[in-house]
Amino acid sequence: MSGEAEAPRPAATIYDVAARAGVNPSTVSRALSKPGRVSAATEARIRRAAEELDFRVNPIARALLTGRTRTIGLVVADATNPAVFGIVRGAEEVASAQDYTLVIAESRGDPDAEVATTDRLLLSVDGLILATTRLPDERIRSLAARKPVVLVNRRLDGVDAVLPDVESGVTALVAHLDALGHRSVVYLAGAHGSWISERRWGAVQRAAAARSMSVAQWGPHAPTIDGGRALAPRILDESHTAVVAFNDLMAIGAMQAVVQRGGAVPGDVSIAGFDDIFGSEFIVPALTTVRTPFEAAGRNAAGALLQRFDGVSWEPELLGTELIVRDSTGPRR
Amino acid sequence: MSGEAEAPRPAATIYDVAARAGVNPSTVSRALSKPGRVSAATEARIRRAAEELDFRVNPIARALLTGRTRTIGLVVADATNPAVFGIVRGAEEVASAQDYTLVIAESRGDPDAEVATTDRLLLSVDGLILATTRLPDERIRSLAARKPVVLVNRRLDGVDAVLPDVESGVTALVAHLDALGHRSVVYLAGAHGSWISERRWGAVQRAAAARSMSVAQWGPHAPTIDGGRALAPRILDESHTAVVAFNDLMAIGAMQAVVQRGGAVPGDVSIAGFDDIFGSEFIVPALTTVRTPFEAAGRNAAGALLQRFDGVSWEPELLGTELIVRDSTGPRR
DNA sequence: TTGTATGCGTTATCAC
DNA sequence: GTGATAACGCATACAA
Repeated sequence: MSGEAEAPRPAATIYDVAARAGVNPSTVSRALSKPGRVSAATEARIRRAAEELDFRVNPIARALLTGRTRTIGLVVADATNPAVFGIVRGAEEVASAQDYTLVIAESRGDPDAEVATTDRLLLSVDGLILATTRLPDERIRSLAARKPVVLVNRRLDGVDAVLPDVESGVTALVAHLDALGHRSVVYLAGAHGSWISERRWGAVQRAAAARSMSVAQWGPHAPTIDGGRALAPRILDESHTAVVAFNDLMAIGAMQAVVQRGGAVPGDVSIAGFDDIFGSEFIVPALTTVRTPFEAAGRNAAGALLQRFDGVSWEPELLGTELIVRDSTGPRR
Repeated sequence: MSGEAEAPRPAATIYDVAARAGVNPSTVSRALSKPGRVSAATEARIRRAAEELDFRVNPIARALLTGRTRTIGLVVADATNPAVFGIVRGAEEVASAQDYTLVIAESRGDPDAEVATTDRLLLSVDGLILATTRLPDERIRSLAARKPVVLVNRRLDGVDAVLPDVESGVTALVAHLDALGHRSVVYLAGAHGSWISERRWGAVQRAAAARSMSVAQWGPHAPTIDGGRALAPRILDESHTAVVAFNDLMAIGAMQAVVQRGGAVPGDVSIAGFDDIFGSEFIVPALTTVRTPFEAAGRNAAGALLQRFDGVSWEPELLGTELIVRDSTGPRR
């Protein structure tokens, strides 16, 4: 329904409030932002005037002067990836509890877009959370030199980071596969340049080596359902029995396509993923996966930023990952 | 990794650029924002100086003067609801294409939090998208009187809105149920005060009446998986054969709990939902649902706002909904 | 305790 | 085509 062209009357300023309360604008500012620095009587008058005029302080004017926007920028690769929603939610929770606003921007996994986005954001936020970023190191450093930056799923010396302890979950996953009789594992890599995909691959390699299992990495691929689907023919052709995908989306895609081509999961091939996204539990067969505590990651990242703002140093802690065994992995055929 | 306390050197301003290029600050402003209003030679000098100083205009200072932030606020009830993914994505797509930044805030379905959120946002954005809001009418009107507002899934005279055409999808769903032999339908209502839940219920009623089927509404309930689970006992006890849930989350929860208690879906009871969220297709049995084009809704809403900003009037169009028949509905037992 | 003056970085409105 | 200047709304150092 298209409304009529409204005449948005100008918002009240501290000048309006001051005039109505019969005081100086600076007194209004003090009364409203530093309680106690003004006599009780005038404060009451000012509050009443402000109420009557429906006054709210203009965050833009305040920010220009103070240099603080009470805003946190969160840059994610792909907003449709269910995995990032945990991060968003955790960060939002912590931010809004401290009266910070969270600005979410999507880079679509395109590094150029990511540069543009961070550029645009940098001057309007107090700090930045870069989740699963594919920005070059120098670029991250240059951002971090200007404003507090916290990385999620990426490590870079001198920059705060919230990292999952991939090792624990992967070790359990590979042991699980080994126990089922699998002697080799194929790892389906995620996007090119993804730090976290590298880490997962490294952990798979180490865990497999410790058990004398052979491993191979395929990729990189789009970390999506379609990215996973595309791999099914090769999995079947080469008769692999155990596949670990970079994330659940890829695992789901691979599973679907394998079944569509007449393969059985886990009968012919066991498939596992990472993240434990929404749906992993409902799909048939239910997906075996390494759960990453995204919501906690989001909370930690936002918390780290808030501490930085207050000049408090922040001690990173690794987020434990956990193997969730479900039905997509089974004995080697 | 906690970095050292950086000394974030102050960002360059137009004064710095002006000094370096040997011109007046106002000329810098013109050269950078209004191309062509300055001689080619000086513009080149200025651009070079800006480049060398790594200058970016301060959006806050600009906004203070112009009153335009190039920012759109999007308020959603629950960021963990997969249905909102689409809205977020669609809105982000349109906004960033026009160089607008999207600020996403979550109200957690709590009207008080929503009031606080919209309050906080109002002065720092150019316009607001309220998705599935539960704000009181007067409140929405008061927001709309100050800044352009677009509603998604809610109708209010005089305020722009993007609405799904519930009717078409629901009519098809009820016809489908009728054809399967069901003579009565239970509607599982969503949250209290949800405008869209009311609409869906109304459409179910009308479609059922047209086919002389009997209907009942239960609720309101939390529009979540748990909200759906809680209803399974009653569904089984009262031997209902057809259930339509307010959304897929509730439908999935109801389905799970029915099966856990020994019921069969669709053997004993057919269950359908709304939204076609991620996962509906993978769950077993795959969920029959009325798909709502959320991404288009997000795009439309953002588009409407952008048109309003330019003073262009906007013509709403209903978004068609579509019945997706899958395996959770079947012949009446 | 309160008022005065100034500046944050930009753009718009004048002159020139 | 370019420079000077005011103004956006607020917070703060300083004066009273």
